[in-house]
Amino acid sequence: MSLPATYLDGLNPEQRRAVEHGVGAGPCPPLLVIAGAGSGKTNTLAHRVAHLVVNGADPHRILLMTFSRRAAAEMTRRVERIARRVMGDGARGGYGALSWAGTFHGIGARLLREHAERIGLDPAFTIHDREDSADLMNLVRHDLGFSKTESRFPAKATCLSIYSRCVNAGLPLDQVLGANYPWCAGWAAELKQLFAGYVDAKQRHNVLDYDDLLLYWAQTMTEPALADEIGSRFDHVMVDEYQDTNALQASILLGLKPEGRGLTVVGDDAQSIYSFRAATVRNILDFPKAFSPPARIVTLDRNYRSTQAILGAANGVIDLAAERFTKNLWTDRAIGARPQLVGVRDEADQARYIVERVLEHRESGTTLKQQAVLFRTSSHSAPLELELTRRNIPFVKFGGLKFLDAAHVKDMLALLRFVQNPRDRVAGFRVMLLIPGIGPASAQKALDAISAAADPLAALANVPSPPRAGADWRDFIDAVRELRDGVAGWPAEIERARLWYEPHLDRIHDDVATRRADLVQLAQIASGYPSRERFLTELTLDPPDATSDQAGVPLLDEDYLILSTIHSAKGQEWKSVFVLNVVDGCMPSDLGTGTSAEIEEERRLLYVAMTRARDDLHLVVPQRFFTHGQNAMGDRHVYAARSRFIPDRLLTLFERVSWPHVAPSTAGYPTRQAPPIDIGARMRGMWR
DNA sequence: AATATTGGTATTTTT
DNA sequence: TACCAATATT
Repeated sequence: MSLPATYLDGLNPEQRRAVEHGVGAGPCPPLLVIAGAGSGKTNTLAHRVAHLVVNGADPHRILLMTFSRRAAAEMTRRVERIARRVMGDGARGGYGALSWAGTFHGIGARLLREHAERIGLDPAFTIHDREDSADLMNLVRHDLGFSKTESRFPAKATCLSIYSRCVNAGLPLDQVLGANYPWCAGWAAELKQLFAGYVDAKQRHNVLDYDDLLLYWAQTMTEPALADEIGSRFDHVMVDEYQDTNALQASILLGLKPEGRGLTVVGDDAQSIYSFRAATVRNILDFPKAFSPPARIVTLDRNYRSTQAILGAANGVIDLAAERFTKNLWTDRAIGARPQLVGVRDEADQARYIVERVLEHRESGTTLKQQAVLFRTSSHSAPLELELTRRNIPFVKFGGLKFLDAAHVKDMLALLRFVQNPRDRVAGFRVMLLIPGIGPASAQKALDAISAAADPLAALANVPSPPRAGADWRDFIDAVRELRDGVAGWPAEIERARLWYEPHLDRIHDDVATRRADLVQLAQIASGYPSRERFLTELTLDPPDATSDQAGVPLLDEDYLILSTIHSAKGQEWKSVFVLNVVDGCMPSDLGTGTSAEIEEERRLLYVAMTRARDDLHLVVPQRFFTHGQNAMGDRHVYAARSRFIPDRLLTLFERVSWPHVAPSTAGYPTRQAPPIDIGARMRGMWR
């Protein structure tokens, strides 16, 4: 049936080309959509999905992979809305029911659990988050005796990063060490041994880490029978933010659709900011020629979001990039005010400036929710958070510390995970250490005793109580048994877990009140999931990502200011945007400024931040910048210069102000005077 | 064997 | 500064 597609009327010609590509004309050839910031990418992709469904595609056979769970939910919502509008409410129930929308990791977990037996995996596997993985890595490192080497062995987190990069980039250890971890190159042999032990331990414990979700999936796709089976479940496979996928993810995609039939990927190489996770723009650049005939390319370069002045400044910044693949965006929105480049004295003034402006905006009708403050590193918002709290301005922060990182939350989850998968040694170990009188040695012994048993939890009942644990040990056994038998059912059993845990919580911590409140919140979150397994899986893959001030997460209808890392701000937009610390050393960060590739990524990061703004953009440049005290003897602050990404020749694109307004004699930028520690010179030296 | 203390060190971004 | 790991103490 060919409907008069009036619902496509709102799209521009390029968007429409992307939406209609290959629809209703037999096998659908591969499509690459290069979609610049604010070019209506999400809208276009949602229309494409809806258009496919309206024209007879089965929504249960569409696989949609996005970068975050939030993006997947948003996409699903939009598709449903369009489809409902076109097809009416009652017609053929179930359309718009995109049952396969999620992140690569989430979809991977689901497919692996479904096909577990076929690939020799116990379907009760639990998933380790990054910290759990690091703990396990540490355990193995200890077992191998690497913790007491002459010169110090790389830290557990470093080992994990190296391992992760090898896996995600699909590169051999030596190459990764040479390129990304040269200071660890001397440990190649030990690391190889460590990684072998780590993989072995994961398999014994029946756990998968984040990388395994992709790795096992990719491996599964190399098995022709399974690849065919899984690939043919889907008529269409769509991937959003393709510039931020890595080699492993690309190989999964090719495994699913070797000919490219029904494949659509969307992305923008100018917004690639995840290479630290082994993402590579090669994926998006090489996509067309991975197929024959090559994939069709549609470019969306009309920006609907920002004023001309803002877009012009953002274009100016990205124009200086060493390598460009896409052309500049254009808009026919009003010119608007130039973005402000605001000089302030220090971070405290920076916070005060933002609070003042934010309140001003609210007075003139811009709600807090329409404003956002973005920063490179989570900790950079600390002074601002302080000021906001002092002035009673509610805010929600995205990125950085997570709810799940709190020790007491992890304790509860460890208990539940141990019950779910008693072979998960990291979880078991953590829980047992909570019991007074039980230390590493007793916990090891107990875990050893049950690991070999066919039914480990039953075996636990027969483990003799460690000498000093006494009644506390019996309480633990009872709790575990009741949880395993599931007498209470889900989510009621989380109350049983709390019953066991809270006495320990009280004993261990002083600030019990807030922690108890977190546990209540955890129970609330738990009630949203149908089972313990789903709860645990989805919570590790999609942790609640917002933390707010002590008042707890504000209600949804309340107004609050958005604080976010630039990474977490991807894909979003606000009427007003403030960017903190647009200073060399922060942007680019002076940590990862080794290679020019890393610097280029920092430049794109600033570009992403700037292109989030619709009408109003402030880049704040504090002249005195506090360091985290790595030089304990030296000054606590350094004089910083404006980010190198905004050199003098771009200044005409901005309006320069200093705040608070000062007398001309002291105004201006004291960047030319000899600073105590000349970070700027160090940076300039690295550049070129 | 468990816990308290001290000393040293690394320090982003996230599924 | 915070967190981690080795060391001293109960």
